[in-house]
Amino acid sequence: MSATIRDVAKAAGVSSATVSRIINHKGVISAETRERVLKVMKKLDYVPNDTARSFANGSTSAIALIIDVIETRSFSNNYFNNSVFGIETIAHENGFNLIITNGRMQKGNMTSAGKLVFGKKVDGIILPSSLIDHAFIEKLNKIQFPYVILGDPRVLDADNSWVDINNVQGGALAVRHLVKKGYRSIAFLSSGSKEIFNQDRITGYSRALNELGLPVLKERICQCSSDVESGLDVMSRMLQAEQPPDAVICSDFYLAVGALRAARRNGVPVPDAFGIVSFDNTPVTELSEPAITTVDIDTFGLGEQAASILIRKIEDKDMSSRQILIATKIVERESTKGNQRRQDGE
Amino acid sequence: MSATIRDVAKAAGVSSATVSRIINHKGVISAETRERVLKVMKKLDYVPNDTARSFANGSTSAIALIIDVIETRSFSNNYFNNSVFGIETIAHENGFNLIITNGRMQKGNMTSAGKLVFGKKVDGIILPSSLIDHAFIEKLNKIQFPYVILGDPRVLDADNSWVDINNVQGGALAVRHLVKKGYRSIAFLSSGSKEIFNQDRITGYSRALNELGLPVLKERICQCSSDVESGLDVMSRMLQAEQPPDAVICSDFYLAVGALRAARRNGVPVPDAFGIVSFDNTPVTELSEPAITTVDIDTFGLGEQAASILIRKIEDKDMSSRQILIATKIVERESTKGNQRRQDGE
DNA sequence: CGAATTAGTGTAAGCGGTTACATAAAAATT
DNA sequence: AATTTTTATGTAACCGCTTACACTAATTCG
Repeated sequence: MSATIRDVAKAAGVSSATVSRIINHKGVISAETRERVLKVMKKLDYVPNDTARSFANGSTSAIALIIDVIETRSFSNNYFNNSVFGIETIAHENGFNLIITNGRMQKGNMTSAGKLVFGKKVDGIILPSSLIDHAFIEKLNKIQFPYVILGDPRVLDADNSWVDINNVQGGALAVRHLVKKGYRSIAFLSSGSKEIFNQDRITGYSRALNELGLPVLKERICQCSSDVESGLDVMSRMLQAEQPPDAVICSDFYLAVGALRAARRNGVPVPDAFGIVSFDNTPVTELSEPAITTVDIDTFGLGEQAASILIRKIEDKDMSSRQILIATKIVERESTKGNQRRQDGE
Repeated sequence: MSATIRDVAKAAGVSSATVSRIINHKGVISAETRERVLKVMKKLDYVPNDTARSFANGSTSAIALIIDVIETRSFSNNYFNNSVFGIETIAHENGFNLIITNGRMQKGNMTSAGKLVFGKKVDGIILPSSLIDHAFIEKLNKIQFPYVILGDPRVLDADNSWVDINNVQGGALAVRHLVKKGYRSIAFLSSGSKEIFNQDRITGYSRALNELGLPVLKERICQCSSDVESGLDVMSRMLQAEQPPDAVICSDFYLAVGALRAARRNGVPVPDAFGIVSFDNTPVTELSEPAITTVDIDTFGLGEQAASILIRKIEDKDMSSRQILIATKIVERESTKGNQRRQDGE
């Protein structure tokens, strides 16, 4: 079918070793020979067979991203989106291919990740912390297989490489932004109590309040579920309390939309009397009225960092493990324009 | 390092051919031998080297999805998301790996797609119509390399396999839904004139109006750009005209949000006096007030179909090409609850 | 100027599977 | 009982590229 390295060698009157050296820029080759061989390669439309290459040198130039999707049909998450692109970008720049596989599915008795690793299809993997399986990780460690964890690695005891969003900093950032804007009594709507990212955000929230000399009140911190209804209900109740908060930080935009509606229904003007900050800078937050200030999470950067560490690890197996926390930043919109009441009142 | 097929063979006292047959369920093997070999495989933690396998039988069990991303950092598109999962699901079910690569980037002088194809890294590719390059397609055809086009293939003359959303049907569906709900004078905000999907939607829109005996008015069809401002401006102008429309179909949710704001600012109640349908059933449409009725596009199914055709083609190179148009459906929400004015007036 | 080094290229053995062909024993057929 | 067929397994070549080792010719060095 298509030309092989030996076809090229024969046509150029050299050995296949020479052609190989030219392809790989290895060894010393005279200028004339190189010229001649390159010309033949072009004429024969020669492209090295990557599989044969991988086979010969035992490395695949591919990494895998294991994704965690349970209900595939309804998945809509731009975390995924952007981290994939971050990973792909770095992989591409370094000549690596990116294989994507759903870690939840399994065919036969091995996980898809296991198949890729032990079947030597990839040189390294990026694994979401939600899919961590201790036995699997141990196997990886045993054969010194390069991997990077995406998200919080606290489920593991050993020292691993991971990349995560700095949710503590994010929580604190949201508080400081609100306080700067004149809000003083800040609630927190969390989308769940189990998730470490929610715990971290609350930690950051509490810490910042402390630092600013503001009280941390248990009744201001609410565990909701991730939907508009939940945010609406909880926020309504809070607003009707004797000492209503004058701002809220929401773990996601569903809660934020709920909180916004609650404020509207209770006749509390946003942002004049009530500030809202949402985590996760999705298009929705930009389109609501008022547009919602968000804590932006750089998932593209998350992917970039993960891929970058992984590839360095692949190229240097003895590299010590790296941990990266990616800082969040505030994207200021209308929902936190400032507490007019306070400013007027003072 | 890890065990090879010969290690297994030796330990089980058979030849590597026998082990291979057992792995691949080929040929006839006695029950005892199979038992014995399987036991040894387990004991030695043997996993066949997939690269070697690919190399030996000349097929990779991998397909590639070429994606079209120009400005990676800000990409946020759940078309992508869901079609990837659709593709991954089918690939996985059939034992294929999925490689993702950005077709816009290129390293050296070959596109990433070209590298995967001619470097024999994958057995087939899924290519978005936006990335079609005639020379490349011709090369694929020449070597009979399996591919499927995602999106409209009209840029090509030859007969190809492709999977697309039925936008003509979608446009018509939106019209019929609105008319059923009592709206009669329906505008169309398009997010661009060049895209075939926009042209198709307008075709479907016009066709349905004709069939229903309603006039197709040029001034009701507007080319906007894909943002809230544009939708707001254009819609405001229309609403202030002498004969304002009583409904609008928008090509995307930015325009829909714009149209909704225009209606609100012009004192036109939605849905009582004005109906809105948006293409693309994203979370935003659910969260606005009123929630927006959408034409739902099954991108997961799109991916499934593309992968499924591709894999069949890989397994049977002589398969004739297939074309699939995926029907859209209406997700009814509040923005089209019915034209009260008309209903009252009649 | 002879020895040591360097430049430039070839030879051939892998890498770990698959599989056509060969073979021997067992079963079926005549 | 002799012949044919089937069953179960082994032998070894091959897939296309890489690379250790070998070798010759040219260059540098003491």
